[in-house]
Order: sequence, then structure tokens, then C-alpha cells
Amino acid sequence: MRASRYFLPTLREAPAEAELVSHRLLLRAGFIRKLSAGVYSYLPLGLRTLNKVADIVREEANRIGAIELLMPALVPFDLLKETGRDAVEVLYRTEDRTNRQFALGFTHEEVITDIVRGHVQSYRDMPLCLYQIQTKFRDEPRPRAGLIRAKEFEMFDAYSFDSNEEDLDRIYKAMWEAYERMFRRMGLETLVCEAEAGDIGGSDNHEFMVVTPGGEDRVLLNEKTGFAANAERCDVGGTYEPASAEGVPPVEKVSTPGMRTVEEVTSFLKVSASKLVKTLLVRAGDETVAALVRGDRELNPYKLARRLGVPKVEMLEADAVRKATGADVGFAGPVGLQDVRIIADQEVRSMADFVVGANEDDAHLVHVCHGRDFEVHEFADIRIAVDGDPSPDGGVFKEVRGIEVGHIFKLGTRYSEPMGAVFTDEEGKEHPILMGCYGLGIGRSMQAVVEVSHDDAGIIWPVSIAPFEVVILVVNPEDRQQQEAAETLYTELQQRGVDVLLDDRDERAGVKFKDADLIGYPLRVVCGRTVAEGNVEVKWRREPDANPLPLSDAAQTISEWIAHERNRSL
RNA sequence: CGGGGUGUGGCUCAGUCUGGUAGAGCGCUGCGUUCGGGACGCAGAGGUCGGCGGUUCAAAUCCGCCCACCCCGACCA
Repeated sequence: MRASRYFLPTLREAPAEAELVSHRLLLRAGFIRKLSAGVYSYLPLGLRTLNKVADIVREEANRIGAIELLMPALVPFDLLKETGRDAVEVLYRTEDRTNRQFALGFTHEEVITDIVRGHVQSYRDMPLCLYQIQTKFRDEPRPRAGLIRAKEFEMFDAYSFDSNEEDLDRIYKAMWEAYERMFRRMGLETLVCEAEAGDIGGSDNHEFMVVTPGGEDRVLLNEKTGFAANAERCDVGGTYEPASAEGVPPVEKVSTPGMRTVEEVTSFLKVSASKLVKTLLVRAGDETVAALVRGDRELNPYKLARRLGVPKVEMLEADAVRKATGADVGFAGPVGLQDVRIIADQEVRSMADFVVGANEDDAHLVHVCHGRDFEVHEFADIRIAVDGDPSPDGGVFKEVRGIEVGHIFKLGTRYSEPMGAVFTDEEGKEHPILMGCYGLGIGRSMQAVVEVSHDDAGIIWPVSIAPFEVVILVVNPEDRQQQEAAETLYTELQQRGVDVLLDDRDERAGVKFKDADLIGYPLRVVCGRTVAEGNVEVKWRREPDANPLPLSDAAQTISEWIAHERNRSL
């Protein structure tokens, strides 16, 4: 490709919208362009890289026997009703001219299960694993950071079908390993962690995280054992001896006018937040539950919901809080609460002499002890883990941030059962099919690479997913010798199958150098003044210095280097 | 959905408080000089100041409503 006839809309200044480095660089280097919040066009360079990422994913999926197909983006609403996922909030809803309702595909468990239930009837038809690479639509409440969280995005989604647990375990493991190869090949180091399953559901699931300060997920990592979990999911370890109320003065009511938040109460009463217990009132199904956590901790609603055996818990609204406690939000406490189940974080077990709300406007109680002043119905791990917490498998957690580039799930019968996707076993008995699903963000992975591989001048692509593997830069197109050397090398590299861009634009050399660094071609070949001596200058983007290379065998040498780099992985 | 912020030429922004001729840099067009890390000179083109309504002799500027976008929190590849 010749740059003079290509589309390289690089930006000298970063558009104001971009916060994250990778977002800014993709915009500036002309890979993507925003159309609307969370909706992006892939410009020619961006599409080339996106396709290369997709090809790696395809190759590795095929390698483990998965089979590609393509499902529609329009999904009849009735199909989602079969599994209750018509209530999912991020669904885009639409209807056709006869008022038939559709959703835009956000993931395709129902569609694939519908296909499979018609055709897989015997244990002999499995194992089966199907996948697609397709545009997904999600009405994200808050799109952000370019391709990291978009409303429309490219995703690889695979679905496995098995007749027994062992086979499901086998494909789950095979996909896990395939993911590791995929990410390594695109230049990403990933951390696998336990996670919440969200709207997908199912049992086991693992996320593949690219660890970077720019990531939006918090991950707790036990460096000693390698165990890692998303903060949404992470269990807190440690042992908690019951505290004794002995020697603690009797409960005393104190006036705390208008002091609702932990910060207000602690600074007003001059106690630290760790000496306060928050009482959070939540609705779990039909029941109202008071969840108690230390003042400086955060309730983990997922853990609480699991503990209570309900799909989700939600915070009570202000008027419901008043009904339950007799006081405004901010003054709830466990002492004297009627008809409300009290569940406390395990950490509270070893606390005594703490501060709680008085269930009365503008008042708190001090010197409170559980067991003496109120009964906790249950102690459990219900708070969000943070940096420095004990890990359940020993050792201490370190908190890091990550970009979730992949997520794999064992679904079990979550979809097959309600949708009637059953098979007949050896004995002629019917069972629901055991499923798994495996998602990988194509565009998100592309941006994650930029996030972890760039410098002040621009992107540093690995050869495996670079839009062009080599750029040939003609310093002075007026110089016949330089121009001819570049043309010859360009043709020869093309013949050898190298993705090469010839920057023959009538621009000053500085502009071309800056663009080359910004766009991040892995190898730069300069045809400049050294051509007169029979040399070109070659420089890897990831290395600081350029070296001379004789023109005579440049094409041969470069194509060998590139061939070698293509197969290189982390 | 809650909190904070921003909408002025293709991009980055000033001007808004204190109403009175719409500005700068980059980019773009033409000519000339330059030519190995985002050149210089001269001449130009380009803007319903997010939208609608109001106040006023007069609105980018004041008031009201709406919209879009960004950032921080509840969701996910």
C-alpha cells in the first residue's frame, strides 16, 4: 500500500474526549473515530488490526475443534422470554413494521440453544462447540474509554454442548488454554481470576484480565499462591474471634444533628471509621435485611445475595428505610430493629464498643456491643475485599486494576433446561444439555494492547496484529535514488508476503517520522541519504536505535525477520 | 439514574463574569523559499457561537427549557 493513496488521518492534537492513553492514541493515530457516545468507526488502519486480532482468535478456536458460524443480530424477543432474559437492562429493543418485537443481539445463548435443540438429540452428537465473531449491541449505562466499553462492539462468542460433566470440564479447560494462546499471540499478558457471572449466569466462571493501572476492574491477587479474584467476587479470609462486651460502658445515646454519612459522624464524634458499624437496609426478595459492615468497609451486594439465596439485593429507598427503622437514611442501626433479619460481616464479630445509628433522627448510639445490645442472626463474609486483606488460601491480597478482555463460563443447564434443549443418553433417558460459553472482546483486546504497549511518541504494535508490519519511509521523494530503492524494496517485500506500507507522501521527513512512531509500525525502513552508500536504515519500533542494512539483501533479511516475529509470542 | 464539567471553523482553545464589529494556534487552498524528527513568508477560504424560546435598541455573553458529549459512582467482552 502506498501512503500517498491511502487514508491515514492522523491527528496532531488529541481530541478532548479521550482520557485513557490507549483511547487517545487510537484516535490520534487514525485507527478509530467516534460517531456517537460508545459508537466507533474502524478506520482502515483500525480495521486491519481488528481483522488480525480476529484471525488469531479464529485460528486458535479452530485448533481446539470449535466450528465457526454466524448468527443474526436481530433476536426475536419471544426467544429471550424463554430464559427470562427479556428483562436484561442493557438490551436494545426494537420492533418491525408489524410491531413484532426484537432485541439487538447482546450475546447469543438463546439463539445458539434454539439452533442446537432442533438438531442435537443424542449424546452421540456431542461434544460440540460453535462460535462466531460478530457485532454485539449493549445499551451501556455509561460507555467510556473508546473501545473499552462501547455500545456496539466486536466480540468472539463460543458455546459448548456436552452430555456429561467431564466433557464440559475438558472443553472449558481447552478454551481456557486457547484463550491464553490467543492473548499471548496478540502480545497480551493476562491474569485469570474468579468473577461474578452477571446476567450470563451459570456456575464456574473466570475472567481474563490485562493488568494495567488504566483498567476499570479491581482485582485482588495473592502473589504467594497465584490466586486472583475480581473484587466483585473475592472472598476475604482470616479468623474472627468474638469480641467480649466485658468492661464496655453501657449504651449511650448521643445527639448527631444532620450527621448522616460515615465521614460526618466520625468527624463529629471524633472516632475513626473503623469504630463505627454501618447498617445497610436491603431488600432480598420479599424480605428486608439489615447488613452490617465496619464503617470504612463497603458492602458486596453479590456476596450478600448469594448468602441469602436470592438473585440480587437492592438498597431500600428512603421511605422504606423510614418505615423499617423509624428514622431517616443515615440513622439506621441494629439496636431495637423489629422484624428485620440482621446479617453482619464476619469482621464485626470481633468488634466491641462501636458506634451505630439510633433508629431515631439526629441520634447515634455509642458503646454498642453485639450479643449484649442486639443479636446478630448471622455472621458472614459480605464485604468487598481490598488491598491488604487476608486471602482465604493464606497470605495477603494485593489490589491491581485490570481490563477484562475475556470471560469464560460453565453454564450447566441454565439455558438448556428452560429452553428444552435435551439429549438422549445411552440408556434412552433424556437430560438437558450441559453448556458453556466463552466471550472475548476483539476491539477491547486491540485497545488493551495499546494500553500496555506504547511510549510518548505513539503505539508500539507487535508484528502479529500491526496494521502494517513494515513501513518504508522515503526521506526525499525528489531524490531518484532514494525513490527507486524504496520502490524496489516495496515490491520485493510485497512479493514475499510482507504487509508493507510505502510512505511516499510529499511531506517533510519530520512529518513522516512522527506519523510512523505514532501509528506504531513494528519495523521502519528509511530510504534516505545512506542509499547513496548502498544502505537503508532499519529500526524496530520497540528499540531505540536504527541500524544500516545493505540494500542488496534487505528484502530477504527483512522478510525473514518478519516471518520470525509473526510467530513470536510473549 | 445521581453528582461534577463542557458545547465557539476540520482539531486544540480564548472570548461569556461586566451584552455592542466572532478571535488565536494547528490544519486547509494558492504562490515563493525550504527539505532527515510535525518548516518559513505572503495572500486566501472556512463559523446558523449545540438547539428552541424569552429579556433587550442590541445576545456567543443574561434568563428558561431541551439536546449532545466528557469525567466520577451503580453494570459488562
